[in-house]
Formats: sequence, C-alpha cells, structure tokens
Amino acid sequence: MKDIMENIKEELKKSGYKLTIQRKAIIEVFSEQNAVHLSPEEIYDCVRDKYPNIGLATVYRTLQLFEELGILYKLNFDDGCSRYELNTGEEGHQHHHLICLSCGSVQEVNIDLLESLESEIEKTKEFKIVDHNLKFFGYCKDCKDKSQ
Amino acid sequence: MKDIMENIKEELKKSGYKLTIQRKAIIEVFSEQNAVHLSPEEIYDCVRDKYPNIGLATVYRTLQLFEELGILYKLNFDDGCSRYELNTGEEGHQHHHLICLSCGSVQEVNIDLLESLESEIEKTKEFKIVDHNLKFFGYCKDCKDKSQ
DNA sequence: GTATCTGCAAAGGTTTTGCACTCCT
DNA sequence: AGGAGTGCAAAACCTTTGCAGATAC
Repeated sequence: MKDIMENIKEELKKSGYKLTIQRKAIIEVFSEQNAVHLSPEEIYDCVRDKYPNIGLATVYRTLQLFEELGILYKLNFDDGCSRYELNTGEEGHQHHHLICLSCGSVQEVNIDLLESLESEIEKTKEFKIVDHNLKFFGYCKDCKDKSQ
Repeated sequence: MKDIMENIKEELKKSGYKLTIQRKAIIEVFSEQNAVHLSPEEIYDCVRDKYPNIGLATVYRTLQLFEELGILYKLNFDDGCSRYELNTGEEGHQHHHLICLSCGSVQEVNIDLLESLESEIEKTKEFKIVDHNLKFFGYCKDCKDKSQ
C-alpha cells in the first residue's frame, strides 16, 4: 500500500503533476475497496466519507489523468457510466470479464490464450497490438441455478 | 437487399411491430453505406437525405428496437457515442475489431480462436457464454509507416 | 378502426469546462 | 512566489421520455 502510493507519486512527479490529498484519497479507495469496477459516482461517494469537500469534477479529472498515466484502467460495461480498476502493472492487462446478461454481475477470469491470435493478427493485418479487451456475455452460476 | 427487408419485416411482425418508412430507411442506410460502424448521429444525417422530416428520437428508438431483435449489433469504441452494425446472422458475432490508438480507425478481423477459451471458462467458472466481444488496441499499418 | 409509431420539445444522466480561490513544492 | 489543482456552477454531451397527431395493417 505504501509502495503503491510511492510509485504513483513518482509517476506523477515524472510528468510534472502533484500528489494531492484528493488524488491520494482516490487511490486509497481503490486499494481498500473490494468492489473492483468502480464508477466515478461510486468513487465520489467513497471519497466523501473521508474528505466531504471533494468535488465530483475533481474525481473526473483525476480519473482521466490516472488513466492517461496508466495508473487506472478504464472499462466499459455498457451500464451508463465508465468504470475504472487499478492497473496491476502486468503487461497487456491480462484478464477478461464475464458479464451476466441476467443479473448484470461482472466477474474476472485470468486465463490468457490470446498470444497466438495476436501474433497472427500482427502478421496478416500489419497491425501492432499493444493491448486488448475481451468480454464474455452469458449467464452466471447463480442465474443459471435460479432459472432451473 | 429485398431479401434482407423481407426478413426484417417478418422479424418485426413476429413480435408485433410494424415496418414503417423510417425503419425501412434506416435499414437501407446500413445496406448502402460502406462505413460499417455508424453512430446514431451519422445514421440520422444519412436518413435525412431521403426523409428530411425524421426525428433523431426515432433513430434512437429504432436502433434500440433493432438491437433487441438482433437485427443490429451495438458496438462501443469509447469515442463518445454508441455505434451499430448489421448483424450478419452468423452465430456468435464472429469478428473482432482493431482500433488504432493513433488515428482512431477501426478495422475488422474474422479470425476466431476463442472456442477453446470459451469451453474452458464454461467449465471452470460455471458461466454459460452466449456471446463475446474482443477488441485489440494498437497501431495500424499507415500510422506505423508514418512514424518511421 | 385501433394500436403502434412518429416528431417535437423537454427532461434526464453523465462528463466537461470556466473561473476565482487554494494549495503543494 | 507561482504554477498546478480544486470546488462550484454552468454548459455540453448523448440519450430517453411525454404527448398530441399521424400511420401501418
């Protein structure tokens, strides 16, 4: 946790930005929260528990900055808002999402078998791949069980 | 083309909807346009060439309806609006998108190697998969060439 | 004929922006 | 001290909704 904060402070300083209380607080929310895919509004609510004066605009500006710096990863689950998760730093953001069409829950999978597909695309399409984003839609265990 | 329209008319009637001039016009835009990933605004502009009185709300309502019926497929390239393409009817929507981080262009790939990954997930996660969505981010041939 | 559909305008929700003030270094 | 960062409110988006009038079947 201390380490994460130090790394981010370095990252910010390198690009000429400052580590303010607000930015620190937003990072803390991601570290403490077990909900992984947080929306700006959710982050805003969590941060206000500790720093009631923070503005929603600051949250948006911080999220945008952190995404540019690669500190956060922006996700889109088509639920009317963007969502963010901490970038673990592993190359290529190697995990995918399973989205339940019935209850809307999102779980993660860590299997990665895209290397061969990527190298094929790089060859045939002459497209240099730096990242990917894979979502599966279907029905989670709970919803399958309920419908029986 | 005639066939497409007949099929859609059937599809609509089956669910108690009517094939209006506006709905027909929107389908025609998708059939005639070579741009594959159209936004509501772009569709609105195209349709107005022929039917200047159509309202933007009608476009949105039609796109929503067609997506529910599986006639269109909704895409998200994080460019501030949703985009749509004709659903070719092939199972599982078997094509992926290559999004250029430099120029924003989007091209399609038709390779599909996700079957084994899907069956592994279905087994280990007990999640019934019905569709997937795979995007690759990187640099297209043109942008790679220019940067050299 | 009647339920569905449309166009318009207004409302809704998320995200961005302008500006004066504050704060970090 | 000085630029970067903040909070507030207003604006800018895209998208949805209510309603009276029009239309497909």
